[in-house]
Amino acid sequence: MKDITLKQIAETLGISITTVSKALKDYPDVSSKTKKSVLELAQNLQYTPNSFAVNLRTKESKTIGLIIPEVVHHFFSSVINGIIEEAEKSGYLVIILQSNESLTLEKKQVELLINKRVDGIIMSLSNESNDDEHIKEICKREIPFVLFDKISKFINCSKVIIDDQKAAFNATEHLILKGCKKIAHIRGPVNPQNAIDRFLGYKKALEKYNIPFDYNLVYTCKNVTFEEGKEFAAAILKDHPDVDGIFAITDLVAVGVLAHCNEQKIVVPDQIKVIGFSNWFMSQVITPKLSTVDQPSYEMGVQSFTVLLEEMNCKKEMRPFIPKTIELDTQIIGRDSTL
Amino acid sequence: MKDITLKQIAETLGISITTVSKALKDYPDVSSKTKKSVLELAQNLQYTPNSFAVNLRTKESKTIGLIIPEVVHHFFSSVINGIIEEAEKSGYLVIILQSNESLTLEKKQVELLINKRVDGIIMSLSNESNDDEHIKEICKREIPFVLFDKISKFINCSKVIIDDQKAAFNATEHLILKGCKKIAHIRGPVNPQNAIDRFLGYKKALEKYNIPFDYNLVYTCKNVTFEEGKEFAAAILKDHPDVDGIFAITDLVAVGVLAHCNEQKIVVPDQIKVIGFSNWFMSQVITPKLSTVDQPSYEMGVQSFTVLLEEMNCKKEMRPFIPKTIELDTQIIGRDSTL
DNA sequence: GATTTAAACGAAAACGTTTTCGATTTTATC
DNA sequence: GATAAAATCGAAAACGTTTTCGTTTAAATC
Repeated sequence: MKDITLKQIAETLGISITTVSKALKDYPDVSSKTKKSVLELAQNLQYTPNSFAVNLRTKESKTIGLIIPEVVHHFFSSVINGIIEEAEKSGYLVIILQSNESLTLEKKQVELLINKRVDGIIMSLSNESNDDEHIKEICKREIPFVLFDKISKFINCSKVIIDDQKAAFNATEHLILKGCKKIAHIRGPVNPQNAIDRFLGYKKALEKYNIPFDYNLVYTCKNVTFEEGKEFAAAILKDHPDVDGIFAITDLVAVGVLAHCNEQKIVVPDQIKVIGFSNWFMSQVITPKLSTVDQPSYEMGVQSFTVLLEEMNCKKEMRPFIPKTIELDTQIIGRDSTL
Repeated sequence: MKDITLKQIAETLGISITTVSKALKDYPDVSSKTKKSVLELAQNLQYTPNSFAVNLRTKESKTIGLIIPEVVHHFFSSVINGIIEEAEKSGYLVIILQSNESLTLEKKQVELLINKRVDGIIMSLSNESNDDEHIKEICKREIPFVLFDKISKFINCSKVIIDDQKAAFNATEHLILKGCKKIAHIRGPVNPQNAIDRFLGYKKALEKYNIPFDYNLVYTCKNVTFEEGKEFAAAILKDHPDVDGIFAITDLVAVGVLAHCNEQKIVVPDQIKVIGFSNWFMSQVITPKLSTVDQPSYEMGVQSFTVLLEEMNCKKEMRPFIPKTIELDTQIIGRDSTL
């Protein structure tokens, strides 16, 4: 049960390897007669080119790498979905690695992909990362590279993002328009750009509506978990009983807030209104249904690969490539938690 | 900015490529002196072997393929997590493809992976698949192969599963012990083995407790969605108002049931008790908290790769490999919905 | 029929590594 | 110092493909 090679086809047909190769790739300098016989035999023997040899010869593997903080997140698995499906359309396969929000691990994964010689890398930064050595290495080696969602402004590469500041502004404004006078914000970790931007959006909305900004109303997550949502909800309600609105960095955290309110028989949205971020599936299943900001995760994956493909094609044809930033639209989804 | 090769190291050091290669792989027939100088230079130049060439020469790529119905599922993304992390420990990378529950697509993905010459394949069958041509092809080519969760009994390969029948039996028994007298079952599609087994487990539990089995109380999902859960809940309550327990094939469906009950002001667990399957994160967040069967998804991923690795190592050393089936334990998680 | 042009094919190098096996050098033994 | 043994090295083939460029054959032109 050995693999069929060009050599075997050539020998049985009494022609050279070269001609067989050319026939299969439809070169113009092969007669239609030999083309036909080669094609037929290849079909019968179920010939498929040895991809290892093709890779070595062409110096590309039609494989890209994807590094994300964690697979087990509705947002990221949706992005993965988009990337995989879009990549497949162009014949690319996707290797997935996780950083587990650790800079050390992220560095290791980047190294792995570089050594694997993938044709391109798509990445969402861990909470700890900025423009570190390993990122510089990708750029130095001129490996096509796209960042999405969790990016760093200091890296000069293509990016696929949403306008987190605007989206957070809208979310906060939504609370205000629904009548909230004192709004707390459960923000994400200090380093990631999107946590910063969402915080800024929150602040700006308050400003616009002349609501005084109070730093004591800002609570900072470490791990952005359900449990943190519950804890911070408890803290907020204890420290500031008159808070009537909460904007949480993420639906998961917001769901934690709702869970705490449920337990404490605090009625949402009557006593306090809650809005999350991302529009996870969960948010429309929970009671009360959670208002949120819809983030086009699948589309983000599709766009990320599309831009990466552009860059890969440019590199291949030695054309220059100018990094581009794609900004996708978000949308406020008003549900029961802010009614 | 060209890549460093063995040749360049050999030339600058005035020795042969052979010796450089051997030095880097710590062969015994290289003097420690030359070993040191080679190692040093390689370090300085940041030499990394060209994986394309290594693949071609060694006929392996240290890459495995994974085909699952859909990435965007808590269960599957957890399995992915386990596989990726376990694989990485042994230096393997993972290419992920989706079948979207389509047999046609699944066939295409298998073909893709075979042509890519991955070292092994892990797979969870789509709802439409059995022991079809494409699966036979994997076996014929003697590609190391592991099935998990959604398997077919007719395929002779390693498998990582849970005892679905027993788990479903336990779930149904749990309802009975909590006082349910008339239990409906929302089952999965007809073809997949695990849907069949869970149905059988449900039936057996009824039998044991002398509850008459009524086929009218069995509702069959097509897509196993939240919406189907809602629809079937409505149907059950309409057709059989005296049903006091529902065992759903999956937490997602069970959550749909709960949603319908919430809307109709039907009190769970007082009027009707509900149990799901899988122990998704969501189930402990919803109100009322959902009772369910804990399925060790991460562990399933770990075990799947471990078995695959064994088979890959056997093949490499020309040792025979006997497929094994690993059965992981499940556990009933009693929560508010069956209190 | 000689010459030019076009069509069809193939030799060979290249991609970078691994490994076998023979050659050379060094060390040990008497 | 001759011989044997051990240590060290390198030539070369192999993995299977792609592509350049030269060669051969067939057709076209005068």
